[in-house]
Amino acid sequence: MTRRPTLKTIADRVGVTVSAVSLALRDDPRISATTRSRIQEAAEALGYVYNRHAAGLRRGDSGTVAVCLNDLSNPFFTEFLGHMETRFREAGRMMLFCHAHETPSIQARFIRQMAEHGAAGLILVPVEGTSRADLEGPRVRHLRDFPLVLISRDVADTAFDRVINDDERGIRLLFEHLYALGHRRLAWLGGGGDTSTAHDRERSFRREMDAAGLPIDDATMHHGPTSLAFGDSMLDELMALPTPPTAIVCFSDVIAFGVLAACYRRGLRPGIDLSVTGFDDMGAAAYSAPALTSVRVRTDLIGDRASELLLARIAGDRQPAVREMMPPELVVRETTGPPPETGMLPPRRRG
Amino acid sequence: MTRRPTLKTIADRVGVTVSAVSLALRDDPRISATTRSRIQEAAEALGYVYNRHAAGLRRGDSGTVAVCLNDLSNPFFTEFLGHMETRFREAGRMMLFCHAHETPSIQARFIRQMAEHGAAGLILVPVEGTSRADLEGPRVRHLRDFPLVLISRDVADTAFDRVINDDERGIRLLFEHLYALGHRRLAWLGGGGDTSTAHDRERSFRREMDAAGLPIDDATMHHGPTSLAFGDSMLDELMALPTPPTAIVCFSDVIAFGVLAACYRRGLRPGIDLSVTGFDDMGAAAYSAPALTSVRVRTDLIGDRASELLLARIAGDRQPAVREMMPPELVVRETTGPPPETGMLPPRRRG
DNA sequence: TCATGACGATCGCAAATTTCT
DNA sequence: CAGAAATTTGCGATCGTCATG
Repeated sequence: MTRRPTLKTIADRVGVTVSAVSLALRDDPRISATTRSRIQEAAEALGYVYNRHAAGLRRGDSGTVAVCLNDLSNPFFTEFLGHMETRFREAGRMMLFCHAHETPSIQARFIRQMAEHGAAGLILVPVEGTSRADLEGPRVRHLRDFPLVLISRDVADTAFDRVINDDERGIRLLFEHLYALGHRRLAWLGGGGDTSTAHDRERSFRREMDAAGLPIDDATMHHGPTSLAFGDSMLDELMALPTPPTAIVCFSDVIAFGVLAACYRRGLRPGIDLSVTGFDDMGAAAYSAPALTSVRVRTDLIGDRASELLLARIAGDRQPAVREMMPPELVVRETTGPPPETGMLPPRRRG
Repeated sequence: MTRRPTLKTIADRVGVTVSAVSLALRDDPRISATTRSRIQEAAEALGYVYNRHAAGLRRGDSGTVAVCLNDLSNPFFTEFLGHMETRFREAGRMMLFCHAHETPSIQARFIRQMAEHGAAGLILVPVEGTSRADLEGPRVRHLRDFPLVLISRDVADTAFDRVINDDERGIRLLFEHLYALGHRRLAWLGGGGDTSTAHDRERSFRREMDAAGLPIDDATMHHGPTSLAFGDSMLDELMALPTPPTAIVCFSDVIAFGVLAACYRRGLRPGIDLSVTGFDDMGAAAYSAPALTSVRVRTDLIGDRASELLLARIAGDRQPAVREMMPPELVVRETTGPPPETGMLPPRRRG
């Protein structure tokens, strides 16, 4: 059980001092090229592995950043993860990762632990219900002046950077598309829990309805978990209404996929008998049967920009906090079309 | 710009020594209850944050484990991530995460860096083409006696623990199901690149065909990326054959979903005009239109067991390496059914 | 003066050791 | 001399300072 070699091991072997080894391994010109290569060869031969704990202790920066997400089962969020991981890897930083499961206590613990680990910054999709106090209160004093960027979800009045999607615009694009097709009876299947995203999208939906002079029937407004099962389970209820909606606007693609599954079972043809829209435009949206009309949230832009902001903060940028909104794009596919002729809805069963 | 408080800061404030503070914060009984609480209050008041670099340097264990995956866009792999993250969080360990994008150089760099960061162990889905030398060669000497568990994919002859799915059994379950339904012309859409999973599943498929006395037509055997696009693009080609297959066996759910999308476009009814099977049984399989027949890979069991093994190794377990296979389960849904009557294939178009 | 590299202090914490009641 | 408390040492790397040819 030989211990891991250290700078001293190498130094003894080569016959120089520890600091010479330290410099040599970092290619410092103060060490001559010949001794440098002798040292580097010895390090290689000994199987030396750099110890960042020690270096970090001395230097202050451990070379990690922390990322905390909430819903790994939703591919939409793992898209963020992918983009950011790439950016941080390119910047030579490792990622401390946490899956908070929408649980405040997990998030709180992680915020403390990543600080203990010396993470240089944090990217956070705040768990639902996260308030300003959770990020700036006395229990998280270490976050003061700490590089922290919120993505995807906003937290009101906070003094941290935020990079989010322009949900209002997204909903407007969808509404205008459906309205132009002739839809007047629209249902809303909300999700996203108690987050800014949930509130912004629903509020925007209501506002668009109002602005268009369309009445909002509570029986067509629902909120539930952001899951396939929720979308799947709500279709029957909506179609059982005296005057069922001709279009269903879903909080997210995941919910919309659930609605499509239910449509299939009922023999309803999405885009013909009923229009369905998603939100996020995750990769799978182009391959549902039929392909889903959705709003593309630019996870790439958001992830890149958030990483960039964070790295700048880590590098010492002290600008006032920004709140940036990335513009989403409407992607029209096959699940939207003109409403069926009134009263002519043909609920064929498949077979 | 006041610096972060340290044990010394607290010690000075309370008027005790640094070691007293160290012990008190760890609730050591050697410090009297009263001073202990005085110290803890002072720590709280000062906003003290534990420094694991320093502690880790002294103790040897940094409290992290590393996880390296390859395909975040495939929800199947993020299922692993979720299970393991939970287990490690419960064990009080943070996760250093890497997305290797099937790129050996990224994986190699991560294997080094996580060691530099003092990760206590590593869970790895090896990138395609990873060989024994990549894990045990001279360039990765630090992996000798290092807690490392491979999941999902095997690496031949390696001396590390592995927890993988029993792919042979999975394919057999699918084949037997299709055979019993009456299918005799089966196509294979392979994926998974150059991994043990890819090889095992295809080999098993061929073996089942052979064992049943069914000829294997090269025109029905394909290999491509594990993507929706691949499945989507292959259907036309397969159906254009003189005698098209009556069933398509896909390497994974993702590919199968692509096939379903193409079926929809062609007006082919999965489960009636053509049978389609997936593999993995990710969450979305139950909600495709129609719902996908698949083989459930127990990501929960694999993830849990791998975490458990790793934690045991970290705790000092020196048992010989194990290779454990978790049994998958057939999940019959709607995309499989008896083959259509010969020659009676009705390629209706939707509309 | 310059190039090279030796020396010792230091980071924050924890464990071993010593000193004090 | 037992037990509590204070002191010292050292983890592994980095950095400023100093010495040598």
